[in-house]
Amino acid sequence: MPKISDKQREGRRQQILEAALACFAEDGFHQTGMADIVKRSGLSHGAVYLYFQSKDDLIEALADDRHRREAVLNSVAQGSGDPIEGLHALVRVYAQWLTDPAGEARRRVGIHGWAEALRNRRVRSSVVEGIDMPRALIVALVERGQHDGLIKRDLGAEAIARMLIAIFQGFVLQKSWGEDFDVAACMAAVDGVIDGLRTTRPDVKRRTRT
Amino acid sequence: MPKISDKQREGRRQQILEAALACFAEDGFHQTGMADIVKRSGLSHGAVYLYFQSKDDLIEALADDRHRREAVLNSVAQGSGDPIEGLHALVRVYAQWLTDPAGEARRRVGIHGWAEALRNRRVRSSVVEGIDMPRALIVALVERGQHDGLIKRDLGAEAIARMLIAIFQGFVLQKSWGEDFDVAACMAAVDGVIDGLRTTRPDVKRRTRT
DNA sequence: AAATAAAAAACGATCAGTCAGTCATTTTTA
DNA sequence: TAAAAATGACTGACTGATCGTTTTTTATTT
Repeated sequence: MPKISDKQREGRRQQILEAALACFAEDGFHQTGMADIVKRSGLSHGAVYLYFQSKDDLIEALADDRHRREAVLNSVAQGSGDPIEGLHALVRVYAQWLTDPAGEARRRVGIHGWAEALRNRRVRSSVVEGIDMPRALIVALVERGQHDGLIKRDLGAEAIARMLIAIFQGFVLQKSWGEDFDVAACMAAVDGVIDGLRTTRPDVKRRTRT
Repeated sequence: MPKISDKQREGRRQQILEAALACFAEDGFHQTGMADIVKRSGLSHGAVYLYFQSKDDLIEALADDRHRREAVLNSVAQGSGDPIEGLHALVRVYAQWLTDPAGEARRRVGIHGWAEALRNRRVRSSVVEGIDMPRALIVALVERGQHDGLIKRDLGAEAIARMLIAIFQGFVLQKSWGEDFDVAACMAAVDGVIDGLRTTRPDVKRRTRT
């Protein structure tokens, strides 16, 4: 006989998570106090601990970003046909995610999570698994392209995948620090690199970024 | 009339810095206590505060890595001639730095520094300036290559530089988390990308990594 | 003895987390 | 249906521990 509905309960949970996200994005995990989260959520200490066992629980809950993974999946679902085009579609998704102002807090928390992953095994698992999915996706695309003779065979698909992921990670860092990071230009460079993976043909249509 | 020589003083300083580096690499800046550093250094609380005014002082002193910047400078000093070859030389330097087991602590502290840069202005300045130097270097190389007709002109030199730096940053992350990160293969992929920047010619000697 | 380096002790502040108690709502009883 | 009892949701003052830093004391060298 619950006193509030499941929907209300989930709402409270999100209320706390949003407060924690904002705090963590501002000051990092360990410089954010529970008092900060409590104040921002508008609830009390005790109430927060009804929904999350500990501060580490909150950290783990926020270290992972399910939304982004789903977006990646959708992007490949629609991107059928040419593997190279699939890679471009992926770039497009990440470019959008990188540009979205509403996602800045998530990006910042993500960076803090990368550091936290060095010392927290559960956070590390979450982070590594988070990049495993797009990695497998890229590997599959590249291997298919190589099999079909569309992509050069002299580079490992795994290495290419890790490199593309590294690019996005580095871009997140640079964008989060820098005042003058030109997302469009950098994404165009990535598109250029992807086109460079093509087996050399007489006339290759070169993509241009919108 | 000092009781210990300047050499001894500098030795003590390094002793503390090394202890702090090891601690920060293990647990991050804010999860490391001064007591940890004191214990590891073999000194006392008071002694440490004779050499550093505060914990933040230690963080700032370690957030930057002068050694690496010097290595980058040297690499380009020796790499004259072909700009593309200069980029490959840069890749070689970073590959070595990424592989060196003795540098693992520095890499880990570097990652913590990337997160800290989000909320600490001085650390951010240090980090951003740290990448500004290699960035300017790559930009200069690429622009020279483009001017000489060796490198394609359809991509911005700035964007290419940021992309290459992003690759290295991402590799540092992935290597520090992962158990199965193939440095050689990934560096080969970077070499492949760099070769892809070349203006298309009939026969291009393709590099192979040692 | 004078000076300085280092060690030891102690400082107030802040931390994550707890728990006895209040309030509001629901269920039971009459 | 109305009062009583029960329970869930929530509060906030409080705890012991730990934080970075300062002050005091001891040891060592000139």
